[in-house]
Amino acid sequence: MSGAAAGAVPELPEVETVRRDLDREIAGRKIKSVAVTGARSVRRGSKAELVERLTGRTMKAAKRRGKYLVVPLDSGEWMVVHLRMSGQLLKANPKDPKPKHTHVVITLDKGGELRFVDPRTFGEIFVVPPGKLADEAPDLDELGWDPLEDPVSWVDFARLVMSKRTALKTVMTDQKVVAGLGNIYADEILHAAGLRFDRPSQTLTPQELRRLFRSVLEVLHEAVAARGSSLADEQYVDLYGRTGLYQRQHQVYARDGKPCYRCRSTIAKTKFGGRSTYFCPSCQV
DNA sequence: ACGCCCGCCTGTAAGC
DNA sequence: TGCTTACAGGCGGGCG
Repeated sequence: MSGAAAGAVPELPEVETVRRDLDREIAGRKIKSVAVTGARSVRRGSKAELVERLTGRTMKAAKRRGKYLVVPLDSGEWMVVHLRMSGQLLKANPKDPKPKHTHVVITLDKGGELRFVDPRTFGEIFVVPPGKLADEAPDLDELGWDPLEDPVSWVDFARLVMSKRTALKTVMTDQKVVAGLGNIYADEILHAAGLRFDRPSQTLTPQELRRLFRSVLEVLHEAVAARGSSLADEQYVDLYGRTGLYQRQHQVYARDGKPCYRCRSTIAKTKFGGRSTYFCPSCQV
């Protein structure tokens, strides 16, 4: 049964929500100073180097690629943030008490600061020249289709899915195929499409591929509109510390033992690839 | 080259 | 009650 506090991890809708907040707050703002206190949040290059390359720079409009936040700087370089499992990017007043696990603080020149808070320290911040992405950030460089940013036809998407020889959920969470999906939205999208997590990708019919494509866009657009999902632990919050609302619309995630809204069968929970997977055994085939 | 699994982390909660 | 164990999961690295 469900009930245990599940970890709500930032996926595309959550990162997009933070991006929109961030864009409003920092576009055109100048970085006055940077303090790096956490041991692991800055891993690509030295902490001193990060501080030097950020200090005095003006930030441009915030972008997003998959689950990566990208803030172009007036130096031409990019500041990149990945929240991974438990990272939070928060806008705060320097006077406010700093939460535990605050690893990086970026002070802005006309008041306010950005805080990178991350209990489990999987997240990271780095600066990269866009020309050196392939060498210094291949993970970011090799991202696949971003469903909100890249106009792609369902036929192109179908070709991509059919090129992989593995289970559908593995394909959907492969960042080189679809950028931005994680455990929660993969399960929600597969339920919306009426497809099981373990369907071999190459067995999908054109009709199923088209339905899957539509489900990706539909679920993600609705989740962004609801400002993402926050679960019991409220690990995910936006730039202002507010929770999202999309968890109220979850059809399968953390709903094991409860009736499927579509067919009233009992939602099942299983382990797949070492991760929890929720699905309806009746209406997903 | 591709598919698959482990380890990294901390907070929370279930189990003994 | 207090300790131990399991679980949460993105992604790089290593293996077959």
